[in-house]
Amino acid sequence: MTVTKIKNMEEFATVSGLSRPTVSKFFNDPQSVRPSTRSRIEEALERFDYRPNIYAINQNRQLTKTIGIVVPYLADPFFAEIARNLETRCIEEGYSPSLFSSHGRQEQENDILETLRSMKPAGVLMAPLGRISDKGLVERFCNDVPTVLFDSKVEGVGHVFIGSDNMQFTSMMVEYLNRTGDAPCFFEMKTPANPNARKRRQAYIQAMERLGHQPKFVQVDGTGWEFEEIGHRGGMEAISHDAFETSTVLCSNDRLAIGLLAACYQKGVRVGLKKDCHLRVAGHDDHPFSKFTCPSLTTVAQDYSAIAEKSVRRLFELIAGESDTTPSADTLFEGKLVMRDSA
Amino acid sequence: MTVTKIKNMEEFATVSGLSRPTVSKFFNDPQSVRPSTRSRIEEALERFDYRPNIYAINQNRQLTKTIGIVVPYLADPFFAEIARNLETRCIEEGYSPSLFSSHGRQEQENDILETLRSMKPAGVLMAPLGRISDKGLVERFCNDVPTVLFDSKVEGVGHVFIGSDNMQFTSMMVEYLNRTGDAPCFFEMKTPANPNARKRRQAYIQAMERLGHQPKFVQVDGTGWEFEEIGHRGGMEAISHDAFETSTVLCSNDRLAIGLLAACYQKGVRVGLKKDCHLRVAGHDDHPFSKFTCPSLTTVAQDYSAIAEKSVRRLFELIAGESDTTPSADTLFEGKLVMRDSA
DNA sequence: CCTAAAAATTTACGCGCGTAAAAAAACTAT
DNA sequence: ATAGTTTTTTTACGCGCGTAAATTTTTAGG
Repeated sequence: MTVTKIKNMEEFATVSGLSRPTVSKFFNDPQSVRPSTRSRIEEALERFDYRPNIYAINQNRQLTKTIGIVVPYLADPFFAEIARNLETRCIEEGYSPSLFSSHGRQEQENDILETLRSMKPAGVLMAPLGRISDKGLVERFCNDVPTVLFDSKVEGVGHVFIGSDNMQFTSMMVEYLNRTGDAPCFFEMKTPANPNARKRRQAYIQAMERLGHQPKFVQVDGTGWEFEEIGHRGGMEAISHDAFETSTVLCSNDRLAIGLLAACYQKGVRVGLKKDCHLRVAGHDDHPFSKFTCPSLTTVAQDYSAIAEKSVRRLFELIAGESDTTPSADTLFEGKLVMRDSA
Repeated sequence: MTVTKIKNMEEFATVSGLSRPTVSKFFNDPQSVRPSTRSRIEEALERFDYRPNIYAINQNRQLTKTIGIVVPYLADPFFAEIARNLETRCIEEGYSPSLFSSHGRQEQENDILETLRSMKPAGVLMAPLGRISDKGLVERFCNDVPTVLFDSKVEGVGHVFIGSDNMQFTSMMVEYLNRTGDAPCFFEMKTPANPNARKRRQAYIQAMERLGHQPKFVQVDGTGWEFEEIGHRGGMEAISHDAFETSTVLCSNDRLAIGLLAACYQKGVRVGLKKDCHLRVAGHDDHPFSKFTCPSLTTVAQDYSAIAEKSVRRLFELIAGESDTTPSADTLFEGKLVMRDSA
């Protein structure tokens, strides 16, 4: 390390014995300069740790190297996990991810979109709040900025959507549960925040009718994203009032199931497949913690990795072929049955 | 909304009937212009939704309005929760938070610090990886950028640290457990990532000796941040080998405890205070999911909110009195005993 | 060694805004 | 109305870099 401090690209070009435009070219694409030139710059880069001023760079670009990542609720490990996947893949592609969480609030989501606009990102990967999203605003955003929506589909909004095939998820689980025991009743929030929840409800009804059973629901009040709390409260009440009409419960998602399992434990309701158990419980998503519930939770696994990979890939396609604003078919991934001890 | 699209401050100044320097002044501090002028700008702002180009602004500022937030592992809801707190408070103060996760990897943490340098943030709130942090690099960063370290203390690094009083946490819990039953053995990772873990170990030893008991350990192999997995595996082995020498186990943190409780359940070891239970289990942190374990987890609660508030407050003090690089005493918050069903 | 192609240099302009200095205009209080 | 103060305008420069065009240098190929 030398004492000389490099202030700008001009100075750095001087100490590396090159001209500024050449150095500029190098930073935009190291492959665009001759190998000998490249190594001279890289040597200088080690002697003086210069980095171009990102603000000056972005000011003179129409297309930033930033990718916005927006999730509805980061305290949910599911989104934290998928955000990590997305981040990693963006970095691999040479972009700088910028992570935002709406924290379950529309106002926050709107602010994030406005902030993102002023960041002029190359593209955005967004899991919208869903039901409580400002549809018009999200729609306009998708039209102005290359955006891939994932996880929750806001009907009629956006050009590219990557998510899970909720019909398949729920059908598979209902059939599995029906084959191995009682047909399930459905445990869910009355007014779910997430649109996936409504698809799962529909899929449950269809699957039950297909199997010749009457769909049965236990619906819990509550708003927001603290699903464990809601599932727990709802579970306690349901058990007290003996509201589960069958010995099998399918939860709309794993976080509700985690709450329900806690309630069962506290109420002394034995859950699982063993002889002395009164209830089977299953979920959706394969939440990171589902492996550690008591009993461990049988669920349908979302393919985090595939969703992340596909989302990033589609985004870069969107960015590349800029004129391609024609809505493409949604990409839906199938889930895998994860059989554990709870059902 | 008018059809006219404002491209820059010059145009916006024109449509609001003012000069560019005045408008510029307004955006830096709305209070610095005459009320009549202010309202003219605000009116124009509604007719044309212009926003100054952040890149051009930051290029000409030595001091950005950005606050960097760095956490070691965002998939841990504890950090997600505290990040949310920090974000909110920064926004309230008129700053733009920018969130980063090291994902448990030193390389990533180093990259983040380098990225942050080039962002010229007003300040940084950072929970370092701890043991595996690049001490020298973090130290240098803290010297160059106003930085408040929180959660994990890297010895000798940084000027301001906000965290929890691990001695108090563990002492309190050991005394409680000893008072209400057997003295606990300590369940932990052999080589913990987090420096808090080592403080807790020391505190455990001291507390046990003070009470006239022999400290006893169950140490689990494993690296990384997947504590539930590690706790589960370690728990399974410990139970198989009958390694718990007492009927009470104090876990170094709640996530390990979650894994251990799952292991106990699977092995048929009854946990809790009831007559038929063989084991008591307690943790540290009051992790967001600890309320929903089976049985619910007795633990020591970190004061998320206080840590977040104090961290942000100290950071702004650092930013204000810029010359104040003298290390100040650490701020440590006490924990509260949260008595649930597991111990 | 010569020629054509590729790469680097020189020169120059622009991006959108911060900001300083001097002049003009708008207020405030007497 | 006048002087004094505050605010706004005018003018102008600079930030660090992208980028285009014309020129020179280097490289590859025969």
